[in-house]
Amino acid sequence: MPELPEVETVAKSIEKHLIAKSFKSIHVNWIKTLDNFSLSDFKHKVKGLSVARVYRRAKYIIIDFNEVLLAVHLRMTGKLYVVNSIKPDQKHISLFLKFDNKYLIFEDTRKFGRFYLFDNLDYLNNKLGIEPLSNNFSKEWILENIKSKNRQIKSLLLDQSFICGIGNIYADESLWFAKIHPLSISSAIPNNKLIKLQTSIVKVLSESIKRGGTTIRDYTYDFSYVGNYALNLKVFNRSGKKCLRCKSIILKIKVAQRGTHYCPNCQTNK
DNA sequence: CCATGAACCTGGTCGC
DNA sequence: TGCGACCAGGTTCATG
Repeated sequence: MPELPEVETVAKSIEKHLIAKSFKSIHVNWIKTLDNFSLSDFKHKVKGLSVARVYRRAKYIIIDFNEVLLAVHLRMTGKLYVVNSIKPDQKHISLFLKFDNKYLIFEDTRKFGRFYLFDNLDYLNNKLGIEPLSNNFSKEWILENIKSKNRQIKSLLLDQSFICGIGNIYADESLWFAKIHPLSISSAIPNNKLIKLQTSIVKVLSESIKRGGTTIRDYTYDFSYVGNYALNLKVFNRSGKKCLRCKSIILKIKVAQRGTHYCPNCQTNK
């Protein structure tokens, strides 16, 4: 589910509730949600600490206490939100944290989501690639780094150790804007298309953040708020429909085991 | 270095 | 209505 824009939206929406607060307790229904720490670790290292900042790094939501941090990955179906009271019969609550008289809820139907406890960002920084919305993500960076790989371009865009934050939706959208076939070998893509790809990625991600992310299933981030970038999608989930540029029929194939949507007429250089 | 397939989970949809 | 097959916004690990 969530890619960079959705994670950014979630981080922003919970930040205002959590700043300067401290968690009093944790209640875990699905123990695997705690990836690299235990209930005892939480009690000794996190409980009582004041939240300094909440932000996004790649697809992780970081709750930063200065001396330690909690990193939350939503994976496919995770939802993180604040409520005033718990509904006892609510399904799919993997865990919740209590603070003040409120609760930070982690709801996750497919149970893939994970919480991590780190001393600092070193571990994540070492394994994650460039942030596509940072200044370092330039045309020069794209040309140098994509040319140096021999990978199917869509697969490369999904590789979090290369560029982080792009997922299945925005990979397809970015490639459509840049007119690149998703199976193109990265080293063989012409420079002008790679330059276009750089601007497309930045445009697609930042526009989605403005709109609060994409909603394909019903997905709410902050009480009643619903992202509406889905209304803006050009190829994703549009197989069988006409390309909005050339009227050809959008096709759906598998690339890197992911459903991949593209226009066979205007996305070329396979 | 790179591609593929399985695993981790639950629920929705589609065809018969 | 029921049932099986397949699909889903992500990541990791094993294998060739």
